[in-house]
Amino acid sequence: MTALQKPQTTRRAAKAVRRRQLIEAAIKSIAKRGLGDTTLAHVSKAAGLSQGIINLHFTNKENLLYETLKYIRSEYEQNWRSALEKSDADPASQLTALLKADYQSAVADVKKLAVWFAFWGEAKSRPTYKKICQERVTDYSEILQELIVELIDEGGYSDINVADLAEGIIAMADGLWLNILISANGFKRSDAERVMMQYLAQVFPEHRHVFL
Amino acid sequence: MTALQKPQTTRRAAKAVRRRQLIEAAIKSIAKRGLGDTTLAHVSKAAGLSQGIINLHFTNKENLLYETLKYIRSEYEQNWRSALEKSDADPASQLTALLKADYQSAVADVKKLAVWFAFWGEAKSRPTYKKICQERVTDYSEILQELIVELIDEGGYSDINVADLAEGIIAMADGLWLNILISANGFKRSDAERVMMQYLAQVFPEHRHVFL
DNA sequence: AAATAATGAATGAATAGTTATTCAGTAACT
DNA sequence: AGTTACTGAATAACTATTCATTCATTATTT
Repeated sequence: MTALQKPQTTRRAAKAVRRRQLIEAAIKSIAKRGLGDTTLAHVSKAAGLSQGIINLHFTNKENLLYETLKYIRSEYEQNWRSALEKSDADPASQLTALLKADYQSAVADVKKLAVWFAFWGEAKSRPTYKKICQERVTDYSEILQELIVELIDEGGYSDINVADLAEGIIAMADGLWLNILISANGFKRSDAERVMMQYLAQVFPEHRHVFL
Repeated sequence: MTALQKPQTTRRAAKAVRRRQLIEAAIKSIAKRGLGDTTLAHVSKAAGLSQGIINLHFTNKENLLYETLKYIRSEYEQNWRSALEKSDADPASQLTALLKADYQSAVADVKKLAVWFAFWGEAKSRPTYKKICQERVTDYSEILQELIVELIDEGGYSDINVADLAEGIIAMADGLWLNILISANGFKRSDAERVMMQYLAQVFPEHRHVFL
């Protein structure tokens, strides 16, 4: 909307820009040192800024971390929504797009995954974190179930419990993230995608050609 | 200052017993407060012991946490090995036993799950943690693959990539743990088990009756 | 157009609070 | 008496937060 932009000076960057800069520094630090060893000094230094800067923009550390979690959650959602838009409209293609989105570089990058797991590890004791973590999958799950229903209709499949299958798919998707994060034998995003597609092909054999 | 002394049996516990007591207090604290907010004061107090006790038995905090991780890893392995022993010898029953073991109360209890996720969150930045997390699944994965091979043989299944299927199953197993830990709608161990069994029934339809 | 005031962004040294670790001392057991 | 197990106050290091101050930009006045 606004035409006039005056960055460069570093000091006069717009608030939103600075906040994002700090959030990204936080992500880096969490991936590098873990959530427990991430200090405000580390984050502000990584951002090339001064000691007090985080309190200025986020009031306190807790809030920076909270906003960081919200940031990757929002990024995650945007990613799969845009993948759905770009894909063909038939349910099998939509399903493929939705699940492959989880392994695109923007969201399944090791730094981001480290952040997700860090917050999952704290979620039990922090209701605020827990809520965001739950919200990550609400819309995703709903759409996934709709697609499964359409696919069952199209392929005449039987013996499928939609809700359970959706839970299973999402569980596998998350578990594959863990594998990317931790695996000893260089498990990559492309490997995760392949495993997931094989699963879908097994559950929906009539649509095998779309998945593989 | 010197108050009434507690019974001798408390103080003179064998080293191994005291260590386990402290590890269990650590698990409790991690589940309650998260790894980041777990302090030595909290853990020793939860164990009903004094401030310096952890340094006495584990040298330092880092080591206590490391031993805690090794403890739940070992417990995890014992649990599935003993489940295999108790089960029938045919591959489908063995597979069922192996996977259901992941949702038995001893290992899939929310406190233990919180600990796993806490360490997974730190694994990227701590090679020592990472190694233990990897080791959790090495033997498990090997046996799982053997069972899959036997089952394919028995049921005459085709189009199954053994290694990929094993990765997928393990991923789903871990992802269901996350669901137990975090889910908004009270997802329980029994739900996880059901979802997993439905998956197996879909992949190995000839053995459906064993899984469901 | 120049001078001056006001504003908002950022700094970084100082503070207050927390926490891991040490160790001199105490108690129990052999 | 000698040894082992434990205690808990003291210490030293670390870290989140504050705030007086600096500095560039924008607004207002001359």
